[in-house]
Amino acid sequence: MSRIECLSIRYRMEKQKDVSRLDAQAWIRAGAQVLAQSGVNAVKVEPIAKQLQVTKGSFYWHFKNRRALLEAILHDWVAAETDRVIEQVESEGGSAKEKLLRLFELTVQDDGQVERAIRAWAVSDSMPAEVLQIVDQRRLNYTKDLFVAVGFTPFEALVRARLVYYALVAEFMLSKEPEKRADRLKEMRLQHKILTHQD
Amino acid sequence: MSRIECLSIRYRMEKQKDVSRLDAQAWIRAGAQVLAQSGVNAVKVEPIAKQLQVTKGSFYWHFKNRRALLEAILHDWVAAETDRVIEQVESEGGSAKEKLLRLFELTVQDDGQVERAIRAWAVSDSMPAEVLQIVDQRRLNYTKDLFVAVGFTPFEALVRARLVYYALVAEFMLSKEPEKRADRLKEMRLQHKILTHQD
DNA sequence: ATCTTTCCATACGCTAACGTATGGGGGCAG
DNA sequence: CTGCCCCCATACGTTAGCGTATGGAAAGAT
Repeated sequence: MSRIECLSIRYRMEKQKDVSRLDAQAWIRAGAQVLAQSGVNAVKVEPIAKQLQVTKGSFYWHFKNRRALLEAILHDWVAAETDRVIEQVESEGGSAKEKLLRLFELTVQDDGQVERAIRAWAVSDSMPAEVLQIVDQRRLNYTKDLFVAVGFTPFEALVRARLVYYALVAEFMLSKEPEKRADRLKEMRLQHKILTHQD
Repeated sequence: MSRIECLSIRYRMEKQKDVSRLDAQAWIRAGAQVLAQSGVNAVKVEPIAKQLQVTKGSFYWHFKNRRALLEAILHDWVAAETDRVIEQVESEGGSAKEKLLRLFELTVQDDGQVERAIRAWAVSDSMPAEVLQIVDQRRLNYTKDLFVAVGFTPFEALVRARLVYYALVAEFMLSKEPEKRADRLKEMRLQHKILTHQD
């Protein structure tokens, strides 16, 4: 009996960086993955524990409760995703027009799985809703500022920023055939001369 | 004892049309209301039963299970909401341009509570997702046809239809200050001369 | 080498919700 | 009046998931 128990070695054939113990970040990554694939109400402690080859004893050491994990996932996403694109656009410099084109390119890179899940989550929870509100505001403002720098009036710039951002969000939500997403958005921008002064 | 039991009369001081018994439609209405206010994962049998002043014994007589109620709610919404606007636009006749203007007016009437909840639901459930796909396709096609009737080429019409529909969907999803929604959308349409032939 | 801290396993209690089984009341036909 | 059928109440059984309590192993500290 005791000899058998001595054989109870923990096997971890997963692609973990550390074979032994987990940190909070591992839970956040796993949770974000589940969130992206199955929505927020599928982010549950025990199923994720099983996936990570541990028990929830681990979870409740790293986190106060389930909601704390969700908040951590959300804040991680905000920190990683909101400013990432903006910084990447700004880092390479160039004219405002070039920056806008780079912005359009980068925004369609992400398939938007996580963002779509978070938006769905925000429909029935004020916590992510408030966060998303800020994120949207920040992105819209940045886009508007670029349009202003191109030479549009603040009002024209605001309307144009809304146009491109709304189209992007709707593409993420409807999201049939994401391969053609970039094409559809580009068609729209060209057709309506989004980067050209009218009159 | 038996005398006390004789006093077990059911009081219903709710605003029900019929004081006595419920039909499936009552459950669907109540479920849709919960769906609109709290999302799909709040649509649960026993809480709704309590709200309707009955027990779930009633529910499981009218419906096979919870999913059947959700499907009924969804199909009710599709039947009532998808074609309602289209029929209302068509019924009054007029030129294609007038129809488009009426369409823009009517679409911002609804506050979109139910639609937003259904879109959130569709993110993590293929059943409503497939229904929404059809609804979106139908709406987009109708809008495109109107733009064609106005005189745009099929391609131009498609792009314009996407523009206005994407903007509407995004407004519903972001949905801060829905009072100004109509204004923002109108600004966009005017600014980009959505009803005017360019060049 | 012991001691302490860190991290996790196990076991438990608890609740909300699903779905079922069964009985009963109340109207309606005959 | 009697039986029947429609609609609902009640009572169970069951499951999944949350959160807690406690012991214990492994690694680092002194």
